[in-house]
Amino acid sequence: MLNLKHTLDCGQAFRWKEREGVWSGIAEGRPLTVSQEEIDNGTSEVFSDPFWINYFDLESDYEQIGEELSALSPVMAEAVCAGQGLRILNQEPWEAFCSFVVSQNNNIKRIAGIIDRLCLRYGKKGSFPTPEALYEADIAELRALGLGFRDRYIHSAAEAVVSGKIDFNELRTMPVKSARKILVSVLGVGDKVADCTLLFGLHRLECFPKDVWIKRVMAECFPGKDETFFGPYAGIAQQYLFDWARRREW
DNA sequence: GCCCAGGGTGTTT
DNA sequence: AAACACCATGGG
Repeated sequence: MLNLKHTLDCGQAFRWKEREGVWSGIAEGRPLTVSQEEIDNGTSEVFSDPFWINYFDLESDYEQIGEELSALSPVMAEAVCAGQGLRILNQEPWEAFCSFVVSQNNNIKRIAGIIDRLCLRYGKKGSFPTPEALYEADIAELRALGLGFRDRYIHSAAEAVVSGKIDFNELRTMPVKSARKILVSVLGVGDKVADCTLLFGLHRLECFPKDVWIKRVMAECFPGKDETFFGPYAGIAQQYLFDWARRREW
Protein backbone atom coordinates (compact mmCIF):
# COMPACT_ATOMS: atom_id res chain seq x y z
CA MET A 1 0.00 0.00 0.00
CA LEU A 2 2.83 2.39 0.76
CA ASN A 3 6.44 1.49 0.02
CA LEU A 4 8.90 4.08 1.27
CA LYS A 5 11.75 3.09 -1.00
CA HIS A 6 9.65 3.19 -4.17
CA THR A 7 8.06 6.46 -3.07
CA LEU A 8 10.85 8.44 -1.42
CA ASP A 9 13.77 7.13 -3.50
CA CYS A 10 12.28 7.20 -6.98
CA GLY A 11 13.45 10.60 -8.16
CA GLN A 12 10.36 12.64 -7.32
CA ALA A 13 11.68 14.06 -4.02
CA PHE A 14 15.29 14.70 -3.04
CA ARG A 15 15.34 15.38 0.69
CA TRP A 16 14.50 11.99 2.24
CA LYS A 17 17.33 9.94 3.71
CA GLU A 18 17.31 6.27 4.61
CA ARG A 19 19.56 4.93 7.38
CA GLU A 20 19.26 1.39 8.69
CA GLY A 21 15.72 1.05 7.40
CA VAL A 22 14.53 4.33 8.87
CA TRP A 23 13.50 7.19 6.61
CA SER A 24 13.64 10.78 7.77
CA GLY A 25 12.94 14.08 6.12
CA ILE A 26 11.09 17.38 6.27
CA ALA A 27 8.10 18.50 4.22
CA GLU A 28 6.67 22.01 4.56
CA GLY A 29 8.65 22.44 7.77
CA ARG A 30 7.30 19.24 9.34
CA PRO A 31 9.88 16.61 10.29
CA LEU A 32 9.04 12.92 9.97
CA THR A 33 10.89 9.75 10.88
CA VAL A 34 9.29 6.52 9.76
CA SER A 35 10.21 2.92 9.03
CA GLN A 36 8.67 0.50 6.57
CA GLU A 37 7.83 -1.73 9.51
CA GLU A 38 5.65 0.99 11.08
CA ILE A 39 3.94 1.40 7.74
CA ASP A 40 3.35 -2.31 7.32
CA ASN A 41 1.87 -2.83 10.79
CA GLY A 42 -0.20 0.35 10.57
CA THR A 43 1.25 2.12 13.61
CA SER A 44 2.84 5.04 11.78
CA GLU A 45 1.54 8.54 12.40
CA VAL A 46 1.26 9.05 8.63
CA PHE A 47 -2.05 7.19 8.73
CA SER A 48 -3.62 9.51 11.29
CA ASP A 49 -2.14 12.92 10.45
CA PRO A 50 -4.09 14.68 7.68
CA PHE A 51 -0.94 16.39 6.44
CA TRP A 52 0.90 13.13 5.83
CA ILE A 53 -2.22 11.41 4.50
CA ASN A 54 -2.28 14.09 1.84
CA TYR A 55 1.49 14.13 1.34
CA PHE A 56 1.63 10.38 0.65
CA ASP A 57 -1.64 10.49 -1.34
CA LEU A 58 -3.06 7.76 0.89
CA GLU A 59 -6.66 8.28 -0.14
CA SER A 60 -6.11 7.43 -3.79
CA ASP A 61 -6.64 3.85 -4.89
CA TYR A 62 -3.28 2.85 -6.38
CA GLU A 63 -4.29 -0.82 -6.49
CA GLN A 64 -7.12 0.05 -8.85
CA ILE A 65 -5.01 2.42 -10.93
CA GLY A 66 -2.21 -0.16 -11.06
CA GLU A 67 -4.60 -2.76 -12.39
CA GLU A 68 -5.86 -0.43 -15.11
CA LEU A 69 -2.32 0.46 -16.14
CA SER A 70 -1.18 -3.16 -16.07
CA ALA A 71 -3.91 -4.07 -18.52
CA LEU A 72 -2.34 -1.77 -21.10
CA SER A 73 0.78 -3.84 -21.77
CA PRO A 74 3.00 -6.55 -20.29
CA VAL A 75 5.86 -4.10 -19.79
CA MET A 76 3.57 -1.74 -17.91
CA ALA A 77 2.39 -4.65 -15.78
CA GLU A 78 5.99 -5.57 -14.99
CA ALA A 79 6.80 -1.99 -13.98
CA VAL A 80 3.72 -1.76 -11.73
CA CYS A 81 4.63 -5.06 -10.11
CA ALA A 82 8.24 -3.97 -9.55
CA GLY A 83 7.10 -0.67 -8.07
CA GLN A 84 4.48 -1.97 -5.64
CA GLY A 85 3.66 0.69 -3.08
CA LEU A 86 4.91 3.62 -5.13
CA ARG A 87 2.82 6.76 -4.73
CA ILE A 88 2.93 10.24 -6.25
CA LEU A 89 3.68 12.66 -3.42
CA ASN A 90 1.89 15.93 -2.84
CA GLN A 91 4.97 18.07 -2.47
CA GLU A 92 5.05 21.79 -1.84
CA PRO A 93 4.87 23.29 -5.36
CA TRP A 94 7.74 25.76 -4.99
CA GLU A 95 10.04 23.05 -3.67
CA ALA A 96 9.14 20.79 -6.59
CA PHE A 97 9.58 23.61 -9.10
CA CYS A 98 12.92 24.69 -7.69
CA SER A 99 14.18 21.12 -7.28
CA PHE A 100 13.48 20.22 -10.88
CA VAL A 101 15.15 23.38 -12.14
CA VAL A 102 18.21 22.05 -10.31
CA SER A 103 17.65 18.63 -11.90
CA GLN A 104 18.31 19.61 -15.49
CA ASN A 105 21.20 17.73 -17.11
CA ASN A 106 22.10 16.45 -13.65
CA ASN A 107 21.96 13.18 -11.73
CA ILE A 108 19.87 12.34 -8.69
CA LYS A 109 22.72 12.03 -6.21
CA ARG A 110 24.17 15.39 -7.16
CA ILE A 111 20.73 17.03 -7.23
CA ALA A 112 20.16 15.87 -3.66
CA GLY A 113 23.53 17.24 -2.56
CA ILE A 114 22.89 20.64 -4.09
CA ILE A 115 19.44 20.83 -2.51
CA ASP A 116 20.90 19.88 0.88
CA ARG A 117 23.34 22.76 0.61
CA LEU A 118 20.60 25.15 -0.53
CA CYS A 119 18.54 24.24 2.55
CA LEU A 120 21.50 24.58 4.91
CA ARG A 121 22.53 27.93 3.51
CA TYR A 122 19.17 29.58 2.80
CA GLY A 123 16.52 27.56 4.66
CA LYS A 124 15.32 27.99 8.21
CA LYS A 125 15.60 25.03 10.58
CA GLY A 126 16.33 22.63 7.75
CA SER A 127 13.36 23.74 5.71
CA PHE A 128 13.45 24.37 2.01
CA PRO A 129 14.45 27.95 1.18
CA THR A 130 11.65 30.38 0.43
CA PRO A 131 11.50 31.91 -3.05
CA GLU A 132 12.29 35.26 -1.42
CA ALA A 133 15.48 33.89 0.09
CA LEU A 134 16.69 32.51 -3.23
CA TYR A 135 15.63 35.62 -5.12
CA GLU A 136 17.84 37.69 -2.84
CA ALA A 137 20.72 35.20 -2.91
CA ASP A 138 23.96 36.25 -4.54
CA ILE A 139 24.38 34.45 -7.87
CA ALA A 140 28.07 33.74 -7.27
CA GLU A 141 27.19 32.22 -3.92
CA LEU A 142 24.64 29.94 -5.61
CA ARG A 143 27.30 28.92 -8.09
CA ALA A 144 29.60 28.04 -5.22
CA LEU A 145 27.06 25.53 -3.89
CA GLY A 146 27.55 23.54 -7.07
CA LEU A 147 24.63 24.78 -9.13
CA GLY A 148 26.82 25.43 -12.15
CA PHE A 149 25.07 27.10 -15.06
CA ARG A 150 21.75 26.68 -13.25
CA ASP A 151 22.52 29.53 -10.86
CA ARG A 152 20.68 32.14 -12.91
CA TYR A 153 17.83 29.70 -13.61
CA ILE A 154 17.20 29.40 -9.88
CA HIS A 155 17.22 33.16 -9.63
CA SER A 156 14.71 33.54 -12.45
CA ALA A 157 12.48 30.82 -10.99
CA ALA A 158 12.48 32.57 -7.61
CA GLU A 159 11.80 35.91 -9.26
CA ALA A 160 8.81 34.47 -11.12
CA VAL A 161 7.25 33.29 -7.85
CA VAL A 162 8.12 36.38 -5.80
CA SER A 163 6.74 38.70 -8.47
CA GLY A 164 3.50 36.73 -8.72
CA LYS A 165 4.09 35.86 -12.36
CA ILE A 166 3.73 32.28 -11.17
CA ASP A 167 0.87 31.61 -8.76
CA PHE A 168 0.74 27.94 -7.85
CA ASN A 169 -2.83 28.17 -6.60
CA GLU A 170 -3.89 29.29 -10.05
CA LEU A 171 -1.79 26.62 -11.76
CA ARG A 172 -3.45 23.95 -9.65
CA THR A 173 -6.86 24.35 -11.25
CA MET A 174 -6.00 25.89 -14.61
CA PRO A 175 -6.07 23.74 -17.76
CA VAL A 176 -2.78 21.85 -17.87
CA LYS A 177 -1.75 23.28 -21.22
CA SER A 178 -2.14 26.83 -19.91
CA ALA A 179 -0.25 26.01 -16.73
CA ARG A 180 2.60 24.47 -18.71
CA LYS A 181 2.77 27.52 -20.95
CA ILE A 182 3.17 29.78 -17.94
CA LEU A 183 5.88 27.60 -16.38
CA VAL A 184 7.98 27.36 -19.53
CA SER A 185 7.98 31.14 -19.88
CA VAL A 186 10.53 31.17 -17.05
CA LEU A 187 14.18 31.16 -18.11
CA GLY A 188 15.63 27.69 -17.56
CA VAL A 189 12.26 25.92 -17.55
CA GLY A 190 11.31 23.65 -20.45
CA ASP A 191 8.60 21.06 -20.96
CA LYS A 192 10.25 18.43 -18.77
CA VAL A 193 10.75 20.63 -15.71
CA ALA A 194 7.26 22.07 -16.18
CA ASP A 195 5.73 18.59 -16.26
CA CYS A 196 7.64 17.52 -13.15
CA THR A 197 6.39 20.61 -11.35
CA LEU A 198 2.81 19.91 -12.40
CA LEU A 199 2.97 16.21 -11.53
CA PHE A 200 4.97 16.24 -8.30
CA GLY A 201 4.03 19.69 -6.97
CA LEU A 202 0.47 20.16 -8.18
CA HIS A 203 -0.67 16.55 -8.54
CA ARG A 204 -1.63 16.93 -12.18
CA LEU A 205 -1.57 13.19 -12.78
CA GLU A 206 -1.97 13.39 -16.55
CA CYS A 207 1.47 15.01 -16.92
CA PHE A 208 4.18 12.75 -18.32
CA PRO A 209 7.69 14.18 -17.89
CA LYS A 210 10.08 12.81 -20.50
CA ASP A 211 13.61 12.52 -19.20
CA VAL A 212 16.37 10.40 -20.76
CA TRP A 213 15.19 7.23 -18.98
CA ILE A 214 11.59 7.60 -20.10
CA LYS A 215 12.66 8.41 -23.66
CA ARG A 216 14.72 5.22 -23.60
CA VAL A 217 11.76 3.16 -22.31
CA MET A 218 9.37 4.65 -24.83
CA ALA A 219 11.72 3.99 -27.75
CA GLU A 220 12.46 0.46 -26.60
CA CYS A 221 9.13 -0.76 -25.22
CA PHE A 222 6.42 1.53 -26.63
CA PRO A 223 7.57 2.37 -30.18
CA GLY A 224 5.23 4.75 -32.00
CA LYS A 225 3.25 5.53 -28.85
CA ASP A 226 3.17 8.61 -26.65
CA GLU A 227 1.77 9.54 -23.23
CA THR A 228 -1.83 9.48 -24.47
CA PHE A 229 -1.49 5.70 -24.56
CA PHE A 230 -1.47 5.68 -20.74
CA GLY A 231 -4.62 7.74 -20.24
CA PRO A 232 -5.55 10.11 -17.40
CA TYR A 233 -3.00 8.59 -14.99
CA ALA A 234 -0.09 8.87 -17.41
CA GLY A 235 1.97 10.55 -14.70
CA ILE A 236 1.65 7.56 -12.41
CA ALA A 237 2.48 5.22 -15.30
CA GLN A 238 5.50 7.38 -16.02
CA GLN A 239 6.73 7.08 -12.45
CA TYR A 240 6.37 3.31 -12.37
CA LEU A 241 8.29 3.14 -15.65
CA PHE A 242 11.00 5.53 -14.46
CA ASP A 243 11.56 3.64 -11.21
CA TRP A 244 11.55 0.31 -13.03
CA ALA A 245 13.94 1.48 -15.74
CA ARG A 246 16.36 3.12 -13.34
CA ARG A 247 16.68 0.00 -11.18
CA ARG A 248 16.75 -2.40 -14.10
CA GLU A 249 19.81 -3.91 -15.77
CA TRP A 250 19.92 -2.89 -19.43
C1' DG B 1 40.83 11.29 -20.66
C1' DC B 2 35.57 10.35 -22.08
C1' DC B 3 30.58 9.75 -21.16
C1' DC B 4 26.55 10.47 -18.60
C1' DA B 5 23.06 12.64 -15.65
C1' DG B 6 14.92 13.32 -14.18
C1' DG B 7 17.48 19.58 -19.99
C1' DG B 8 17.30 24.12 -21.76
C1' DT B 9 18.96 28.09 -24.46
C1' DG B 10 20.65 30.23 -28.36
C1' DT B 11 22.40 29.83 -33.05
C1' DT B 12 22.84 27.87 -37.41
C1' DT B 13 21.16 25.11 -41.18
C1' DA C 1 11.72 22.52 -37.65
C1' DA C 2 15.61 20.13 -37.00
C1' DA C 3 20.46 19.91 -35.84
C1' DC C 4 24.02 21.52 -33.04
C1' DA C 5 27.20 23.72 -29.64
C1' DC C 6 27.25 25.02 -25.20
C1' DC C 7 26.33 25.25 -20.48
C1' DA C 8 29.15 23.37 -14.69
C1' DT C 9 29.93 19.50 -12.03
C1' DG C 10 31.03 14.99 -10.16
C1' DG C 11 30.82 9.91 -10.59
C1' DG C 12 31.69 5.83 -13.35
